[in-house]
Amino acid sequence: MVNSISSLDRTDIAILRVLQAEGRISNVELSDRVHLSPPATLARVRRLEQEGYISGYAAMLNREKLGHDNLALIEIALELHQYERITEVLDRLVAMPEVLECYHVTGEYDYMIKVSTVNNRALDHFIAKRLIPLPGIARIHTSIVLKALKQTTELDLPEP
Amino acid sequence: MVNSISSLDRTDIAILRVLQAEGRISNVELSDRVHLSPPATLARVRRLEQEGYISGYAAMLNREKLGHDNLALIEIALELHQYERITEVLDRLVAMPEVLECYHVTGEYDYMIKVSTVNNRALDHFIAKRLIPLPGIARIHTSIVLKALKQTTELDLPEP
DNA sequence: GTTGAAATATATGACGT
DNA sequence: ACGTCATATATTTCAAC
Repeated sequence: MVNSISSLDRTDIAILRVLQAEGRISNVELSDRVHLSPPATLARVRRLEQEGYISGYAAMLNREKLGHDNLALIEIALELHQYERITEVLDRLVAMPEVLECYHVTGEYDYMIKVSTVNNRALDHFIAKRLIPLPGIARIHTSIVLKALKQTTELDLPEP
Repeated sequence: MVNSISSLDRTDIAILRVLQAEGRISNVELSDRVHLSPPATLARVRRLEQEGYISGYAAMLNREKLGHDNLALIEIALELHQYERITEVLDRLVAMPEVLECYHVTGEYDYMIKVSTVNNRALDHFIAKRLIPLPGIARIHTSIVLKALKQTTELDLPEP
């Protein structure tokens, strides 16, 4: 099974669209928005959660107000290409709370991580004391984010 | 004011930590977790929302199950450096629903965007028909995400 | 900040369509 | 699969401490 979107109807997609934007909306208001009764709406939400279409709910916080003044995108090239060492390095990398995202990517580098820290000093510490010491890091390239123009988790859901 | 984290106490931080991970937790359970009464907890949550520490709540969806098989990180270098043209291009860019994130970054390129599409064909269409036609795009470099190893919005909140 | 009580809104289950 | 209704919970507000 490549995906399971075909098993969702228009109402399911409508529910997901609302919940992506307003994760804490009440069931009564949600049911109103998707033109369904509250019990029917709640049953669908529970089904979407159960079947894994909704993986969870999160409060989106204001990074700057919470002291995170620094965001960086770091490309990483790995040296050793023995599978076991790589998975160990990746396990340690994704366990770091400063690392918000980690992707295996095509191109000159192997991985791209997004790192959020309180300031440049903390980023320097992260790179020098936590990232570089990992075994098998061949090369890194850091891009500092000067400004975030858009940050959303809302997917553009296709019509069923 | 650089940031306002100093006006938050341990309980506020505890509330934010819980809500980052469980955005739809009930006020009663949240109050239990942070060892506070429900009314006091709710008053703090409302204050954190009001003052912008919490910017909103979102359901996190499963990209693959919803037919989004393709994720790409695209670096963009701009040609013209007249402020007005640039802001127009950026406005159009961030308005595109396929663009989940857009950052002004340091380095060889000027901007980095994260793009989620249903498949490679849709990504090709996005690049060829929507991105490249924007005025002033000098050069782009696309990295395809082969695997997402970590994707979270949970910030590592400092102790007050 | 807590506790307790009351009004309101919400979530959930039973039943009928 | 949905709507209506009834019930159980939760939320919200207000008091008094």
